[in-house]
Amino acid sequence: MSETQRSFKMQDLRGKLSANNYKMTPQRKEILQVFIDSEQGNHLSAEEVHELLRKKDFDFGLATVYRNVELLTELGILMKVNFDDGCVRYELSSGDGKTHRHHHLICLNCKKVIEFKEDMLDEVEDRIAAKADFEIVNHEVKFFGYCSDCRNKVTT
Amino acid sequence: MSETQRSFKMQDLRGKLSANNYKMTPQRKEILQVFIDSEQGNHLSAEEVHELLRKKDFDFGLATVYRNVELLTELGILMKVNFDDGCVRYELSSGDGKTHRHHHLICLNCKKVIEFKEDMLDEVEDRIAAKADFEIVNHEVKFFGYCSDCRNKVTT
DNA sequence: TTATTTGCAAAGTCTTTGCAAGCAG
DNA sequence: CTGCTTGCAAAGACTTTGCAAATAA
Repeated sequence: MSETQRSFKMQDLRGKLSANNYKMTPQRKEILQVFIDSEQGNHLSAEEVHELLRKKDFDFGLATVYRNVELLTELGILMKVNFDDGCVRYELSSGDGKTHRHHHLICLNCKKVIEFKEDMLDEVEDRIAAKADFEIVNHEVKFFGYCSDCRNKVTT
Repeated sequence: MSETQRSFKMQDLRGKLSANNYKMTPQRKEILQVFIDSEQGNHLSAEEVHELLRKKDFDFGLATVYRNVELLTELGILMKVNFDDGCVRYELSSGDGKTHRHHHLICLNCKKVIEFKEDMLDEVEDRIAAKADFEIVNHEVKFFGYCSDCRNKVTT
C-alpha cells in the first residue's frame, strides 16, 4: 500500500469520526495504523490487533480495541469477516466502490486463507435477486478446499 | 420431507454410527429427529435443539446436545452454518451429492434467512480453481440485503 | 461385560459492560 | 469545560471438559 493510500486512510478516519461526533484518539489512530501496516496478515482479530499494538509499545486496553474495531466497522473503514475459527476478524475495506466484494479460499488442510479478487458473481447475483425478490447489497463467499502447497504433500 | 426420507435419515444415522464404533442412543435419535421435523426453522443452534427437545419432554443435558450435533456433523448428517449471530448453527445436509451447496439470503433489516436452491456457481468455481490453483471441495455463499417484506415498509 | 455415553458442574474462550478517571475539541 | 473515551475488572454468552454413574452392544 502506497504512502498516499496510507494518509488517505487516516484522513478518511478523521473525517468520518468528526462527521459522527466521535473524537480522534491515539488509540483509534494506531489501531487503524495496524491494519494499514499489515499488508499481509490481514484478517486480524481484536486480540491480534492488541498484540501487534503491544509489539509497538502501545499498551491499550483490550476492551478499547474491541470497541474501536467495531466503531471502524460502523464507519465503513473496516469490514468483519468470519472464518469460523472462534473469533471475529476484521480487514481494511477497500473503499473503491467494490468495497463489499470479499472472497476467500480456505485450505481445509493448513487453514491458510487465500484472497482472490476476481468478481464473476455479478450476473449470478442479478439472477438471484430477481428470482427471490431480494435486494442484494453485499455478499460474502467462502470456498473450501486444498491449496497447491497441501496438494503437493501428504495430507496431515 | 416424506416418510421414506425420514426413515432413510434415521437408517443413515444407525449405519454411520456403527460404522464408526459409536452407539445409537435415544439422545442421538431424538436430536436428529428434531432436525428432520423442522422443515421450517432449520439452522438450529445447540440451545434451540435443546429447547425443542424439552418441548417434547426429552430433558437431555445441553452438553450432550453440543457433543452430538458436532458428532452428526462429523458423520456428514448435519452441516455447520454461521450467520454471525453469536452462535454456531446446524442444518440437515441434503445428501444428494450437492450436499455442499448452501446459499442464504440474509435480510439486513429483519435478519430473516431465506434459502435459495439454484446453483449457478459451478462455472465461477471452475475458473477460480484454475486461476488460483486451488482444489475447491465446498463453498458457502451469503448474500446480504433487503427482503421483499422489508422493502415494502419503513426500515426500522 | 466393557467401552461408550450421559449429566452435571466447573472451567474456558471470546466479547461486552459499568464506572470512575482522563482527555479531545 | 463538557461530553466522549479509556482502562480495568466484572459480568455475559456460548461452548468445552472432567468425572462418576448409566447404558448400548
